[in-house]
Amino acid sequence: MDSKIYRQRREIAEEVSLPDQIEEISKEFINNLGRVADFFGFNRLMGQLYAVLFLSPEPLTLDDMVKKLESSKGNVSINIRALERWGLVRQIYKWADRKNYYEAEPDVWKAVSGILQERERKESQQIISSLNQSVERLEQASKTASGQEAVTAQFYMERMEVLRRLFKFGDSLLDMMVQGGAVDFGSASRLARSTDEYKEGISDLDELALQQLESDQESHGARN
Amino acid sequence: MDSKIYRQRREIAEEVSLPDQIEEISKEFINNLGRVADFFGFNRLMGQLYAVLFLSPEPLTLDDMVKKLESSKGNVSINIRALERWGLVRQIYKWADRKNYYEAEPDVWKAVSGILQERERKESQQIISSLNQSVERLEQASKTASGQEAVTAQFYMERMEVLRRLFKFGDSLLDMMVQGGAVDFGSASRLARSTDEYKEGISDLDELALQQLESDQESHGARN
DNA sequence: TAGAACGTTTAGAATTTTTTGAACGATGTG
DNA sequence: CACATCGTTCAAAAAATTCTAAACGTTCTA
Repeated sequence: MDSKIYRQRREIAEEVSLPDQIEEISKEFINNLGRVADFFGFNRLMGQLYAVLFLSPEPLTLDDMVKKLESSKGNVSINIRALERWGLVRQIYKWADRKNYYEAEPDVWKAVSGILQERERKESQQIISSLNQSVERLEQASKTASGQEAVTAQFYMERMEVLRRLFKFGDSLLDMMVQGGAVDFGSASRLARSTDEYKEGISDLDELALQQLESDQESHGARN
Repeated sequence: MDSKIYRQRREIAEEVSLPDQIEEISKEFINNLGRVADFFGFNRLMGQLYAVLFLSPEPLTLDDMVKKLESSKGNVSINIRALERWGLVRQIYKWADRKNYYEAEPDVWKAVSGILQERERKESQQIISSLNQSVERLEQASKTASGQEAVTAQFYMERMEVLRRLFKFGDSLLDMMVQGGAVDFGSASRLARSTDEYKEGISDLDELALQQLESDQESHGARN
């Protein structure tokens, strides 16, 4: 610890050696991806592992990574396999070598859209499906209901419908990202406005954009 | 606890009363938004609070929410103020009433784009700025460097450049969502491909799309 | 066959996040 | 003024997450 502080100070005073400088940049990158991973609901180590592999010209072994990140073997083992399941990292087998080597998926777009498809979309579809059911049930309820209850059911229904639209739009957006396609956010913004405005707010053009999105949605088998 | 199980069972057997049914739907909605909040890096309670307010025709007091969510006053107080800071909830003052009343921002699109602007964009811009610096420093380094080091610096640079492009695209996308605008994901996918492909992968059309995004980006004052 | 090298698993330690509950200050009321 | 109401704060508890280190099973080597 002390030696590190001392070293840093010396570096500033004297001039940093090139390898050290490069090492420092690499560290910063690794930490950045750690934060990103955290931000996206993974954990720091997963991001750091991906970063280490992403910056390595050759595949690395478990122990390489343990050393680099000063973590434990168990921890790295668990997290590297999580990365594998997400398709962010792949295993490399070497001839006559019992060790496992890993390398990062270099196509980061592929990596990201895989996650969008497997995680974000699943989440959004769950919500949408739940909202669909709720709205449907409320619709039923509001028919048999008397006075006060009918009003409540109606109100809930409208509010949930607004959210449902938002999530559907989000889901379509994700789909576009994964499949390729184009999105106009101009119309999107009106999709999820408050109920009152919304009722008269869906103009011809918006209607079109909306329908396009919804049909696309359905064609991928999501519950409507 | 036991009474709850019993009640559920009775509901299935006998038929559920309308108010109970509506109550149940509302609970599900509240829990769903709790999960969503979690997913987006807030916490469960924040989502639940927003949901409770979103489903309430009139503004609610702290104690209303405490009762509804069976949480503590302190906890609700802290989280409701967080929601306020995010612009997701606003305070209502009533004449001759010392209590604070709260209501949810009903325009969910506004709510979401506020978050995108204030949180996701800040995050992405930090990363981009850090990557910019790193790439720049590596560029410098690779000039003075000798053999092996130059190769390493070059490699790091290329890899980081790929990520930098991805984040810039993400940031532009966020900007589009917030400002309104259109995005073509067809070109986006090639922005972040692996270095080799990337070099010859940017065709005329992609180049165009890219430039459009980048100029837009700069015009909003982000560090380039 | 003994032992080394390697990756996985897991109990529990450490850390971080969330929640509680009590104390407190501020404001109003009789 | 004594007392009640209301919201905030904060230390400590509880819960959730992440991490470690040791035990273990496999596979290979001498």
